[in-house]
Amino acid sequence: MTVTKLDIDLDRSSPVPLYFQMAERIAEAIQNGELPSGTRLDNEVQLADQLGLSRPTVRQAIQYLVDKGLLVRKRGVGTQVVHGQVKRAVELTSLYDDLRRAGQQPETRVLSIETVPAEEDVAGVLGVAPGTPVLRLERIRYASGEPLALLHNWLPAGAASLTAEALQARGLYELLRSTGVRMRVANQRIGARTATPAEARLLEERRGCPLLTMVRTTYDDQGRAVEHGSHVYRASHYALEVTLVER
Amino acid sequence: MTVTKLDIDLDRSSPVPLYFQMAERIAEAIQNGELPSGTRLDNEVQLADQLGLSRPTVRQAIQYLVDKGLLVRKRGVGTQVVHGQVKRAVELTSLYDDLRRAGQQPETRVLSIETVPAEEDVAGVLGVAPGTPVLRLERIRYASGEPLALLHNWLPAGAASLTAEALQARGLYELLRSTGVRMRVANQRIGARTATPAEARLLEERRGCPLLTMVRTTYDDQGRAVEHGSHVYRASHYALEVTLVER
DNA sequence: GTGAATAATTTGTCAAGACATACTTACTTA
DNA sequence: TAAGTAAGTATGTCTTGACAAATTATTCAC
Repeated sequence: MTVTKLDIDLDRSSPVPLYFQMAERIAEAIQNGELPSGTRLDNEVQLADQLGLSRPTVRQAIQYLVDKGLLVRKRGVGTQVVHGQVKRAVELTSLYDDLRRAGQQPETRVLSIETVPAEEDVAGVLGVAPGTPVLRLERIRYASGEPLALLHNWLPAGAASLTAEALQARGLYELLRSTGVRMRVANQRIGARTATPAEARLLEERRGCPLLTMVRTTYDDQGRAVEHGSHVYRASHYALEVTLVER
Repeated sequence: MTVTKLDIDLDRSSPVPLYFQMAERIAEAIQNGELPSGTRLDNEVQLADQLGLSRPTVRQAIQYLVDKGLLVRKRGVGTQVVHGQVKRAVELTSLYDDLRRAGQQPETRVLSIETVPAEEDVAGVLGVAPGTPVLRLERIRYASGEPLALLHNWLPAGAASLTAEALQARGLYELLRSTGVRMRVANQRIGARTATPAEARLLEERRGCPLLTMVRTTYDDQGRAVEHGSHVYRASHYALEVTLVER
């Protein structure tokens, strides 16, 4: 069990909180191998002394990383870099975000974008009366020139000014966020089924091929539904990867 | 936007930390409707005064609940119960845990439990040399008298003394936890495919039916792999539901 | 009446200090 | 030599206090 000295520079004139600067520097060191898995950090009191910070501030930085699964702490022992890799944290992201992060170039073909009267089930989840006008999107997402997913989304009408051009250039969540929508909670349901003939054709798969399905309703920080999506992915080309971290 | 007074009793002789008692009481009030969605809490300074706590202690309680997605805070405004329901938090749980929580009575049929030499891929994820003896489990999980999932798991040999009897009575994670294993991080991959003839027969489905798949490797707080699982679920009977909360 | 500036409110950040608890190591005793 | 106890180590909890930043409400000027 080695203790490694780590060079951490704090910019006190920066608007970035000190605890966050420290946390980021440690995360960076873990990421680039300066702090290998299993390494023990100096104790909190020492770190506070070395960095000229108060101990609670140091604790806040460390707790932030503990919450992310990068560090583990044990009373009487110390703080250690977690063995093993956190690959992919649980986050509220769209497929576009995910693909881009994975280094792929997502492309979008908007099949339709129209205002329609909300059917009973969609109205229920969006919290509007049946028949209320809602915006309905139908898109195909491509990666590496191949269709990857068929995406249906419903949004309250007027909630955001979306155009086919914008949806082709950016992901839906990105667009919503840029209009000030603060997405906060999403209930999602992941399943599987076979493709209908229409779906198979759009996704360039054989009829009855397995699809990974995701139905998700996203709420803003006031609890209002901002989006309901029903997406199907080619199981042959896509899987959901995520890392669960126990606090 | 209403502010509701909440009666919180703190037991200072209890070994349970004060911040945690406060957090639990608030969570209880949210759960039982005393604190409806959208309600605003008294400000931190007031709460600290009312409860005879320091403000950082109150903040710690609130932050704990913010992290769980129950509360939302805004500088200059206050702290509010999140609108909308957190249905199912992201957690490191097993299917057995999930089913039980959902009020179902899971049953398990152990098809095999044996020590085998680790194949290349399993050895890789468990962090042992190929050929090293590992414990291999093959089970069917039933709910409501119907097969729901076919579960394969591999564990380092000797990591836990598992018997078919124990596995029939309790979930794997529960058993691991009871032997002191501290599961911390799990990397999981969710996909879909069609069932092989053998799988279809065991799950009482037709050949080629869609399966929801999950491959998961779980690590303890020292980063050691404690379990690798490859599970397939009848898509007709099961879907994964989870709530994502943005911090 | 409207817009800009100022004040009030509340969370966010940070500091200094003290005691409690869990874990590890060293020492003592049988 | 092994077991038990004490000491040392390090995180966990809690207190008091102060200033900063974002949001909302109020006031003032045009």
